[in-house]
Amino acid sequence: MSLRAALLALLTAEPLTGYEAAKRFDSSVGHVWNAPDSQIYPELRRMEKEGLVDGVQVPWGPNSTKTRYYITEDGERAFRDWMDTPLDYGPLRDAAHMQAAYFEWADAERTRDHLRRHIAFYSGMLDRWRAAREEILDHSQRTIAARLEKFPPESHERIVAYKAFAYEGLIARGEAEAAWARRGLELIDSLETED
Amino acid sequence: MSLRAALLALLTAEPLTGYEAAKRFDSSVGHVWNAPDSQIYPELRRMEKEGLVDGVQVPWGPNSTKTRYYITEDGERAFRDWMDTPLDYGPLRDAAHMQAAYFEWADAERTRDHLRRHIAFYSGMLDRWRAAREEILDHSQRTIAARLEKFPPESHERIVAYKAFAYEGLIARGEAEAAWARRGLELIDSLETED
DNA sequence: ACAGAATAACTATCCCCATAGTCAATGGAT
DNA sequence: ATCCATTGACTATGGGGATAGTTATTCTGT
Repeated sequence: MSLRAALLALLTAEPLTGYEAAKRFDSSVGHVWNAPDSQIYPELRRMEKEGLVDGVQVPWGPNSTKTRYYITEDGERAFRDWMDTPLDYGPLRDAAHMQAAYFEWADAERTRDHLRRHIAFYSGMLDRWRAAREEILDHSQRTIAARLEKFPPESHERIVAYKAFAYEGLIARGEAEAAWARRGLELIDSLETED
Repeated sequence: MSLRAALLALLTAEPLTGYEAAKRFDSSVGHVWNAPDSQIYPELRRMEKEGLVDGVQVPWGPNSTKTRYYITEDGERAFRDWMDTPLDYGPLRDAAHMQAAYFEWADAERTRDHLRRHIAFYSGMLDRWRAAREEILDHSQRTIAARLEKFPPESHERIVAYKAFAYEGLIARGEAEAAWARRGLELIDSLETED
């Protein structure tokens, strides 16, 4: 149901076509919940069938159309319901930490590579998350701009603050991951320099 | 393939039946890669078919048997291969941070509940991870004890250190999550005390 | 002697998601 | 005029995992 929630979240800011929604997943919600377009198109259809969104056909080319989806009142209610519902925290699944737990089975230089990749991955993500946070704070991000236009000025502070807050969580976690991997590189040096 | 790696990792310490493997998932590898028994039994079968493990029938009751799985040389090779292979870091999927990003849509008291649950969840996990780390360090955990018996004393330091290191990563992340949620509670207080 | 908990080994089903395509229209460059 | 990148909208297939069963055996306490 999280994909659905992500789509509803996007549609509370502005109506979107499937393609546009898929693009937003690369820039906004996608930072916390990613999904390929092959998942998005059928999900929007299902949501339309259930009355959460309205699909409006708009012309596209001379003999073709595309569908633009508008959130309905039922859709907003469903989103609010999801927002009010506590998440259930499923079991962890973390291949990187699993692999690290058995580093004695791997070649030392490979383990260093793994950790360097870990650092590189989170460094890259940190750049994106920090940039995204900035774009939220200065309202330059597309979705947030549309959202702020739709809602009264007195709500703007909260809207922006919560999104920045979410990114801050990602950033804190990413920093923790990178720091951990850096400590790992030191650990490997101390354990694997046989002499 | 990570489930398979987790099973191979367990079996490098000692032979196990499907049931025993499932139990181990609750205490050892399960902290980084959880799986229900309904996934474990068929996976062990598949691994047997591929020659990664040997399934030995042992009597169970008067007219029944159970299968105990022993890792084969091919299995160890497969595990080493996995250990040498860099992971690919898929897209993020984090419902808690997604929900936090849209807190303005929820009731303020509910958002506090969500964050309190977040803290409670990670507090509980932190307890388990810290305890598990201690049991690794003092060799009291079942799987680590079996593993240390199987491998020469000069390797013990590394075996223990890497597992402790993995848990330290989980702990650091858990602490970051709890701290983030605590900051969130403060943020809500500052935003939602309208006056 | 018996109950109930724990041990043991499965199966079935559905959903989510990943991967990898197909087919069509548009806009800009050469 | 046509080529190509981009926009746009899909479909097909398979695997992994969640949930929820079923059936049988052994052990422990009373």
